[in-house]
Amino acid sequence: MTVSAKGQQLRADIIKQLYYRKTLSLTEISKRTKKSLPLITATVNMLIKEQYIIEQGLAPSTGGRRAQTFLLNPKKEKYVVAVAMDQLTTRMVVYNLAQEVVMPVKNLDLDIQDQDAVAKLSQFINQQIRATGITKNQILGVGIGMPGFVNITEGINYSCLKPADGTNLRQYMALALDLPVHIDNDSSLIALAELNFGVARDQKDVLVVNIGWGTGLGMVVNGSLYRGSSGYAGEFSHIPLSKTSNLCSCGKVGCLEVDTSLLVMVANAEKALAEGSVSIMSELFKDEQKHKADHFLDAVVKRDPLAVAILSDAAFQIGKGLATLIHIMNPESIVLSGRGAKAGKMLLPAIEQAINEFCIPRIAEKTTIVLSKLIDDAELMASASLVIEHSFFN
Amino acid sequence: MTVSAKGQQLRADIIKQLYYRKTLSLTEISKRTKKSLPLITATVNMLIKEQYIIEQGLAPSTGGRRAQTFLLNPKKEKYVVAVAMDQLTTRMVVYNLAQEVVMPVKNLDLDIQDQDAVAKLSQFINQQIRATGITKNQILGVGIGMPGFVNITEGINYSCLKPADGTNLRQYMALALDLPVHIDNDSSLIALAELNFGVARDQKDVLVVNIGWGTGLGMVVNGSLYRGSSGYAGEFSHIPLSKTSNLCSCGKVGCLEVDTSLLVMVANAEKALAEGSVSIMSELFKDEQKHKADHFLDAVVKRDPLAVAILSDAAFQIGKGLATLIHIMNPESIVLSGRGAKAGKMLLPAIEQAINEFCIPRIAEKTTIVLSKLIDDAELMASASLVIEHSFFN
DNA sequence: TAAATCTTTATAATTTTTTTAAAAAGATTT
DNA sequence: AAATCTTTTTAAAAAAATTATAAAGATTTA
Repeated sequence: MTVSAKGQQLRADIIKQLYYRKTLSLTEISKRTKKSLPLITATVNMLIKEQYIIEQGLAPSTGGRRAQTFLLNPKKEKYVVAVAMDQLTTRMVVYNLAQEVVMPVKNLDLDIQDQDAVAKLSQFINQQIRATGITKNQILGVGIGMPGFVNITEGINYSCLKPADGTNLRQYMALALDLPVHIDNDSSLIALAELNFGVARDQKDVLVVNIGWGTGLGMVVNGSLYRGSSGYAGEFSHIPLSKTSNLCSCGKVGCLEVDTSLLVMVANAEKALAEGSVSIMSELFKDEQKHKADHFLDAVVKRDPLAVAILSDAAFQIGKGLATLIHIMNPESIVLSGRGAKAGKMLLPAIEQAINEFCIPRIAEKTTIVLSKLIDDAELMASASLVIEHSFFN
Repeated sequence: MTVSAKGQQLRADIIKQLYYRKTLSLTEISKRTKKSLPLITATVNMLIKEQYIIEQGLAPSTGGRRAQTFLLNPKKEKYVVAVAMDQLTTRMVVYNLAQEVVMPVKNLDLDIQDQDAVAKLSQFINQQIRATGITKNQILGVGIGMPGFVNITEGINYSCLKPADGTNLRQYMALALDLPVHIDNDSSLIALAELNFGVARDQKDVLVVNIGWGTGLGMVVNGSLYRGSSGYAGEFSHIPLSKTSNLCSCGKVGCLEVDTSLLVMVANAEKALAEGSVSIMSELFKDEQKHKADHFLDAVVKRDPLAVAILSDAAFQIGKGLATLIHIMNPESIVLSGRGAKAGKMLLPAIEQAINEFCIPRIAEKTTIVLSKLIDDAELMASASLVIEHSFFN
């Protein structure tokens, strides 16, 4: 069944469109891929024969003949491994083509700075895959999201996760897992998730803020993720904005990060508690099963006054940074996502106040601030789509 | 000679490519327009018959058969009117298709805030066109660059140049001139000029700083100008960065503009002179034929210590702003352009110092700061290309 | 210096794809 | 319930892109 390179491309494009939109009619696929209907019809029929695609039934009436709709076959035994790493915890999921969870989230406590982190990671992934009973040739690939300066084409993370043997990270993992591996920066992935599956869907110019250990940023420009000339665009957390003279982990002073990182918020909370402030956090922090940052976020959700006050201070600083971004990028919307977005509506007032204070009204009024609905799922969903984007399906 | 809409599009695309690149072979046109060689060959032959294109001779050898090259016919009697406005002066040029100056630069002293500015402008343009003897049907259109918030699709400038009758600016001008009119923001045009004709040519991610009465910014992202979701992207001069508490014209405090505008530099110079500083500017300022800003720049070029010191202070602040932009955008290069770029190399040390101080080295080292070679021509060239971009050539 | 080889451009033939037209299916209106 | 209107689906025609071939010119080699 030899198909031309161009035909291969179209097959993959159709599968990608269905992966992102779930169900589509032939006309919709034609519009999205910018290919003619006869060509789409023929290619979809071929994919149905191969069981990649199944018929879903008729679309709701729009006045005329109802369209047949199609979706990816959840029973096609092709799977995607999605991994999302942060500084201390790594999560892993296996999805099918219909984006259904085939193996629920598994956690691994893994310090990303650990010398053996790469070895432990590959071991963990292999072990979990084996436990599912899925064979390697049924797996399209492994997508891994991680903090740090990631070169996605070379497959290198310049900040951490360097294999002991000096090879590049992706090659090492691909060899260890015997699977195609794709890596990307966590904030970039979260932005992709919001763009393809979240509240930023179908928008053209969006900024996605990843509130977490640091404050990451993914920029959607003209409908696609902007990475900059050498892949380092969106280094939001190290712009010079802080009034404090605290030293940042990057070696400079005045970085936004020193006021807005979740770790700083936790540190501020502990300091206040030590100075005698009353808060439910003093109880919560005793449970060492969960990270203090999560306890802090829980306290915020429960409207604990101290936690809310500390969060508001950080949010105001984030808002000040966003004011600069709004002037530069003039986005349609800004999405608050990442672990810190669990604080939800508690974040908004301080951010909006800062934007009103530091933005030219004419510009600010064009941008809406919205909360992510994906939160924890964002990075995993995007890790999976990373694999779909790079697969050929043949 | 009825040609399909698609054929029309291709004809225009070929002319645009030749307008930007001057001379191209059929193969090069084919690659740039992403159309097949047979189609390009046929269309170019048609354009030669219509005298839009002429043969230029053979390209230099690259090892095999030498390619025939083509260029736009300078004798084809089609012309473009280019207008560049700033706060106080308006300049106008007429070009032919080969971008040769057919009518040299004419100046008009025009306060952009003047109630009758629009009427005076249209009168001036009409008068100059009449003086050339070129008929209106030989003119493809008029491109006008101007400061302010410009909505290019609606043809409105929200900041100034509002027609007295309440109609929109472009419609008013088009009616008054009986010609197609296209308007754009001055900083956006300067960025387009650097991208298409200047030092940013063929680069994908570039920031172009327009140093002038204000500090404008045009952003080239993925090889094309980025305007943001509502056209306001690049509002560089009003990001909150200044340590002074001077009130900005926008009504806020702390804007970058209050430290970096040419007007502020002149004011600083005058203040220093009044306080007894010695400088050649005290002599230069007596000549009221030229604006003080130009005298100031002349003094800088002549290495006048006071002028250089004042410029360096402003340049450092610009550099601090650029440090933020580099973190966010990770551009391949930053082009210093606009009237203030006449100060040339005098600007660089302070800007580079600020970038080194406020940027993460890994990111900063990927960006080079370059000086514009177009300076005064930039805006006029881009105003003309605005017309070319919107013409159909039939 | 001339023949042979190698590159690259230019033209022709084939295949692919798109566009246009026609038919079929289904909803809405009279 | 028939007629009209929409929209999808299939078929035929037109356009464009590939591929193959030929021509032109430069470079190498004898």
